[in-house]
Amino acid sequence: MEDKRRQILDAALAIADEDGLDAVSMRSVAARVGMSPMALYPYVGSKAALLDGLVGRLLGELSTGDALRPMQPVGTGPGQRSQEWREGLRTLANRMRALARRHPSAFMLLLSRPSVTPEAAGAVDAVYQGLLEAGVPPKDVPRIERLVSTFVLGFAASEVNGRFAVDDPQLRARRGVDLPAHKTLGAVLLEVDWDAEFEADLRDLEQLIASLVRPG
Amino acid sequence: MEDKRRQILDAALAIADEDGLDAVSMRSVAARVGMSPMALYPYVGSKAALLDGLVGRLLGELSTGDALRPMQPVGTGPGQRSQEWREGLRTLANRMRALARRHPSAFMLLLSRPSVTPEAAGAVDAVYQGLLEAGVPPKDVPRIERLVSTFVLGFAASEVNGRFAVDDPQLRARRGVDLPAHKTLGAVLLEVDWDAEFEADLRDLEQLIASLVRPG
DNA sequence: ACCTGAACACCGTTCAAGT
DNA sequence: ACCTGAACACCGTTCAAGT
Repeated sequence: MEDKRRQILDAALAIADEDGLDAVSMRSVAARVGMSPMALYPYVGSKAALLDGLVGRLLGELSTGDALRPMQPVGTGPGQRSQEWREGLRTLANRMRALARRHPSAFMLLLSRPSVTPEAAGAVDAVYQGLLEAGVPPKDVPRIERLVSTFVLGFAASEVNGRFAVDDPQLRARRGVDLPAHKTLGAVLLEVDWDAEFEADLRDLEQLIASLVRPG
Repeated sequence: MEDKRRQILDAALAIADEDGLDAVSMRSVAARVGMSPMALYPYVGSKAALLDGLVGRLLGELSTGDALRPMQPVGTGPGQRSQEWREGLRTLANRMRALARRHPSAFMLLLSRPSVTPEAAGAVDAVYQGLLEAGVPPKDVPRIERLVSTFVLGFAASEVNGRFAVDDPQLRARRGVDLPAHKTLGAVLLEVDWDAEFEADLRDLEQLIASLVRPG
């Protein structure tokens, strides 16, 4: 049944959270759900398909709770453009980042495996709808969705996987490389507030989107 | 010697290009360079360290040829702000995308492994320098570097790994999900020119950067 | 229909041994 | 100093067999 499949994916996600993605094996997952390794195959197909299933499992976690895009406020007249898309964008982006923090190892799968699950298509459709209502020209809508989703996924992944690791200047000096611009920036490089940075990035991207909106 | 290490990394990259990252094993790499698997260890340390070495190998390929950032043109007076950063950004972004096309499998490592190699620091420093010369406030420079590099890496990775796969509407209809915004957009979703999209994205990001430039 | 267990062809890495 | 080969504890997956 579909219930057992979910149980298997939950076990795989738990192992990834606890011991990393490399620890997810057919054998370790099977042991956690109390089955033989081969008993997983009817439910997940293969190891690769299990990882694809994990992508669906992650995206499913994204949309729990209230809807992705808040409802249109009743007071918005035809003359003034709705600004709800801004809050919708922020909500989705912040949920994505929270998801990465909950499941750092498994989150990388969202960037490495093409996600054409119904869950993914639904999220994309909500963003399309928001951009259309915001007044972005239809021909730019899919591009802007990809631009923003690429940034949000990439930022969240980079943050939890250490790509943004602040490089210790002392350590760098010991290696003997001189980086003039790093020296110029100095202390600015050390004090990073990731929450504030993500907020600032979203503000800039909102401004970018607003600049594309055709008058009307 | 350092020469043999390079030879080992080249072999690993060749295997990744030909048969995917999963095909890169200590055994397969060793066989390609004509050594025993254990003979690799003094040069690369471990399998994980070998993959980190591959990140350095990839970034090294980025900066071959001319410099990352073109020279300052002689005619730029003190009154007018240099616009060279635009070309520098485009050059680096396009090289990154070309790198992803040359090494699709190995490219994912740039997003999953923290790269604190000298090669990476040098590239980042060049971008810092460009943004500073463009007039971006110092406090915003590292943030904008991360914003742009995250997008460029994410776009290139998504493109070569199929995350941007155009979903066939017929196939989606067969699955029985209805996506209103997808229906509204219609044909716009099918005709995608990735070169043009990347260009448009870079233009938008340049505009975003220009909007941050303080007058002077 | 659903599950098991042995087996096959692989892994990364340790260790004792060779030159 | 540099390399080898056997061995250990793992993999994903096939296959024949059980209930």
